[in-house]
Amino acid sequence: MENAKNSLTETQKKAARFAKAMGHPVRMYIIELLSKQSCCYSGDLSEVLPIAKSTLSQHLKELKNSGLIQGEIEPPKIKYCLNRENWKLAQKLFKKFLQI
Amino acid sequence: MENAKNSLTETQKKAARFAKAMGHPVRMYIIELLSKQSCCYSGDLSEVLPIAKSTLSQHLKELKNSGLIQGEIEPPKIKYCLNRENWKLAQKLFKKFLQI
DNA sequence: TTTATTATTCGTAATCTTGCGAACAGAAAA
DNA sequence: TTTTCTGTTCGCAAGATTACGAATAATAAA
Repeated sequence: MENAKNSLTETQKKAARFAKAMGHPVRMYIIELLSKQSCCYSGDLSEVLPIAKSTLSQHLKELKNSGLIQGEIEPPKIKYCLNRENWKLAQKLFKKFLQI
Repeated sequence: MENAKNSLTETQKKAARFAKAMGHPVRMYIIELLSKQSCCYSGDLSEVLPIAKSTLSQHLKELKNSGLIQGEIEPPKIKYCLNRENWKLAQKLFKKFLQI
């Protein structure tokens, strides 16, 4: 007999993962910026955001772990961009869940 | 002199608040359900979701606090629906941030 | 080689989240 | 009145998140 409580789909889990990553004002700021200007550096963000650099790094890491962004080493800086593939997936999933 | 670090807009904060509320598979499930069938009861969810009733109540409370859903007393049950006004706002904000 | 630049990771603390079962509350039914 | 039904709130524990400054790493510049 199947357990009746296998209700949560992978799609819901994936969408929730993206939503969680966007669930902080700083990370929403970064996401919005990257959706507009293609890439940025941690230093650019640090100048503008009211948090310590180490905290910013943690938020960038969180966004990387969710798959929404990626970092490319460009010594001595790191260039951050949206992960285009996952970005498209996020758009698709949010369209679905928000019925946009 | 203005502090240069007033970078986080109310819009970003509001969008992050909605995203955070959707940032759990169970809550995403509820949101998806309500976007399709207009309303539901806690008991309906409890039969399907693999969590304790008290935990479900907490998730419903979280969604209520975010403004995405609302509960209407219909003794002895409580009928949950999307909060249409905030739902529209969420759609608008996610369109903006995800460039959908 | 030494110094400067950029950004991460480490260590720590405070707070928030998620989960459960038990206890409780309100209304309806017996 | 007592019981039943539905769902919340309480109390607690484990773990995740957010934040900071200090220490570290990697490369470029002097």
